Amino acid sequence: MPGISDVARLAGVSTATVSRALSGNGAVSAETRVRVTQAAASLGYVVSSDASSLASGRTRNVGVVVSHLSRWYFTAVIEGAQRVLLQRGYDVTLYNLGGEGEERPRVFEHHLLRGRVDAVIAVALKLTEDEIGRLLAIGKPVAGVGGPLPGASTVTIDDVHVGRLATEHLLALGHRRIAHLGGRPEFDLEFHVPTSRRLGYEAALLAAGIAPDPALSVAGDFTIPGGHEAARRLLEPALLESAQRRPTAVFAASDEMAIGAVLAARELGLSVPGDLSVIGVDDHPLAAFFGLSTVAQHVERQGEQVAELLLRTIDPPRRHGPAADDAPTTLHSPVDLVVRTSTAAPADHPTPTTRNA
Amino acid sequence: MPGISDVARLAGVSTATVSRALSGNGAVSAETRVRVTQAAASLGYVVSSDASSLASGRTRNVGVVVSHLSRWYFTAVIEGAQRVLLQRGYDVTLYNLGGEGEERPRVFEHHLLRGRVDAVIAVALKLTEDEIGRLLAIGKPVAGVGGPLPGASTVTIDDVHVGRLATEHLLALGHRRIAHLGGRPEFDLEFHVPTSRRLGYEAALLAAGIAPDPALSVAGDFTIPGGHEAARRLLEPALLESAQRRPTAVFAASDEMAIGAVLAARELGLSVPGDLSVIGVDDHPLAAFFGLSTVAQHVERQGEQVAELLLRTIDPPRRHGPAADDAPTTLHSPVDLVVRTSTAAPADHPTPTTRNA
DNA sequence: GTGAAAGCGCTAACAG
DNA sequence: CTGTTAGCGCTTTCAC
Repeated sequence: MPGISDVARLAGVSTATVSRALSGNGAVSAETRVRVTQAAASLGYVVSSDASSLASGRTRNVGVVVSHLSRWYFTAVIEGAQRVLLQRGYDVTLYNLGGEGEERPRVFEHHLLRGRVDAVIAVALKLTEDEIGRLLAIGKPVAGVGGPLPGASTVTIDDVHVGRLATEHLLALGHRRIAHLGGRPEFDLEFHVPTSRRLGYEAALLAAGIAPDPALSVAGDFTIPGGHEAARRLLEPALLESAQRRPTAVFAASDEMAIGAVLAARELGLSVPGDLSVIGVDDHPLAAFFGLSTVAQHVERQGEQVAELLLRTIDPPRRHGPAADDAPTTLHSPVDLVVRTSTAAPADHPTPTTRNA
Repeated sequence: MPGISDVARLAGVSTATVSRALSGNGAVSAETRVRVTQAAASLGYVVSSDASSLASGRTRNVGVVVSHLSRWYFTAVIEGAQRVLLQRGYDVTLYNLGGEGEERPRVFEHHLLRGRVDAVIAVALKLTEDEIGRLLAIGKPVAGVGGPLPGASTVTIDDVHVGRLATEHLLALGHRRIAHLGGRPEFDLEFHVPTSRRLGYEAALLAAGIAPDPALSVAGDFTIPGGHEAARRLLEPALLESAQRRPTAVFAASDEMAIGAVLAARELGLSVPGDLSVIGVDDHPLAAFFGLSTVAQHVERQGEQVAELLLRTIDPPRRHGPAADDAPTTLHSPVDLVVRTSTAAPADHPTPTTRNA
């Protein structure tokens, strides 16, 4: 492990110049820079991040806090964020608050405060004002993905819009009895995602002159088994009664639930989309395989976006006029309707209509 | 941000004593320890990891290198490893080599060498001798999960055994025409997992006096769509020819492929397990939902195990006699057969037989 | 554009 | 058991 002084000696300059040449901070003549760079390369010199951090106060590392890891959404965000961070020379330190344990306080009161990160990203996690406050107090910017954070910048999608978009697609196909697979109340803790999507669904129905039927709204847990179970709960009683009562379409608040619903429908002898149209949300990796129509969100992109947001404040591009303003921003990430083969006009209503009020 | 000297002043001792009291290194009288601890707590003091690392040479951080993130296996390993690491006060810095880009050399030649980690864990990634050598040369132990690493400790499962176990289960049920869904050659790069499982399958068949039929072995890519496609490729031609030729059971080298196969079978009008038994490997989170019989491996546990392995060398328990030997270990993690509802005796062979040679 | 020198905040001998 | 004293390997004024 050669040190900076080895490089300095070899290049015939001072350590200060080596530091400047290698970091790009401070002016160095072109030829000196070349000499230093070559010396460093020939020695295999890599700056010690600890020494550098200690002296400069900047770690070039950002913390990512998540509540789960083994779910598509979280890893997709992390992949996006990590990609841009790594490419800018930053490391990513991961804190998984998974287990119910005391991880959370430990992470916020110890790990994140020991100065190992320059900033933190919260993924679909509602931080308390206290948690955010403490970080901000020691000069660590905080940003989040997936919902509002008191006093921090975030990137999200408009979940009401998502619900509306999905429902309007079904209405436009001519469906009138449209069911909804949403989230359980306890699931609403994080940012009201389920509620917002349901609100959009109801708004779209209302705008089409249809009164939302509480009997058509059931709760799941956002997983495939959860969607399957919820869909059976919805469809089985309906099948026993009049065909009249049976919904002809389902809007599931996540693709995983939608996939569960498709599977449940098949089991009950209903063809999709012949007897039942199903639409989800996310554009999950499995959506295409199941031919699922969905409201796509671009999760990796969202990860890239938070990272960019954060970098703008901790690592502003060189030669910048007014400092990037520190006011919390909210960035709305786009969503778009992807129509595949799980949605079609209802059997008794072959001609798609445009929406009517 | 109070510093160690603030704590020292408040507790009426020297900074050295504070360091000793808080880190547990070096003897401190019980009452001094209490005073220091209280002083630290009342000030909200947290040691600066950079300063501490610089002075001590230990970072209390381990790097985890993965080739993907958005796959169940990888995140499960990370969750397990992170849990034990965090609980021992370690941070986890994640390096995702995902994209084809130049991430890999950058990570190995720069990020991992800048002294931010005490050790590195490779998850289902084959490191070159050079990559491992460089890390070892600067005193960073390396350990891996999912396959042998030249010169490093690892935890794995016995994949030949896995293949044998699954196949023996099908044989014991009375199946004779047993197909295999394995991996494409290019998939074999990482540790020969697909090949080993197939070898176990063939060994079991041979032991039962059955010659493996190349036509019954098809390749997939370890995903649900991949398994689905492979299963169709296997079953469709067979269905067109004599029922004789059709396999009565399938051993898929991963649960995801097995799920794809179950779905494909249903589409082709075959009932599982009535017409076709299917068994996978992993005990994937969706396995139970699909009633999939499988050879379970305990992935999170494997993550815990590598972490423990590594900690033993970088953070040996206090009062230890001979230092933990540094010779690379290979730890075989157990697997076990989980029988659910996707496997049963073949239709024409109602009585399960015991294996016969 | 470059060098000298003073730390960054802690830990680890070494005395006592 | 505790204090003193050197650094750990860089970055950054401040002069030149």
